[in-house]
Amino acid sequence: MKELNPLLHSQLRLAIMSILMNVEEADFVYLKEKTEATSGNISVQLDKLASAEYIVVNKSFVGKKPRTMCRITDIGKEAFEEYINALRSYLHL
Amino acid sequence: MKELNPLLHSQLRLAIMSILMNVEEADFVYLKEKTEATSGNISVQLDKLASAEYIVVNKSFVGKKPRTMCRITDIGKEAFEEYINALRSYLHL
DNA sequence: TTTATTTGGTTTATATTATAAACTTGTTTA
DNA sequence: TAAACAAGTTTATAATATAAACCAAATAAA
Repeated sequence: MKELNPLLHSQLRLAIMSILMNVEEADFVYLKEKTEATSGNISVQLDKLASAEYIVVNKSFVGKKPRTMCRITDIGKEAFEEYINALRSYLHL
Repeated sequence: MKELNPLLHSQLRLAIMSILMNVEEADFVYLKEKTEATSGNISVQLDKLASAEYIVVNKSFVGKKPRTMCRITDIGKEAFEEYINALRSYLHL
């Protein structure tokens, strides 16, 4: 049986990746609203995804407010697709 | 976003449930071969699935060898289906 | 025939992970 | 000018997955 990439096999990281698969980019606040997770949790998971280069994170300021923008990378897309394929073998979808 | 049933969102338990979805019943040894997990791991996960009544476990002897037979329940099937539906919203399958 | 080894597990310990709580820094607002 | 808020980060905790160690019975080897 195929391995399920443990970096993606996590509810919150999967949710984040799922969102980023369907949108050009998304910021911290948006991800927080969509996922209903705590800031801390999101912060940690974004770091992990960024460390694996599944996403790129861009920190800037809009006016005086900080903004953390996230975008999925090609590596991330590929990993996501592979994860789906692995899942298929479990769920026969 | 939907919750992913944490009892099913586990590589090994998902593998076990996946097998049991496609077969009338399966014993410990078969599950171990198929999943390539350690006995201890399987034992623990079977307990958890049985506690939730997602499966029933039947221990007996065949000749002199112990045999642990597992079968998915209706509750388990339903939970599995729901899990798949939740996943669909993440993966848009 | 005693000693190893194998089979089919269970129990317990460990290491990882997810998650939330607490904290920080700067900014509005009262 | 003090209190509340926004947008995060860091640290602590609780849960989880996983493997290591163990056990009992049976079979194989010496």
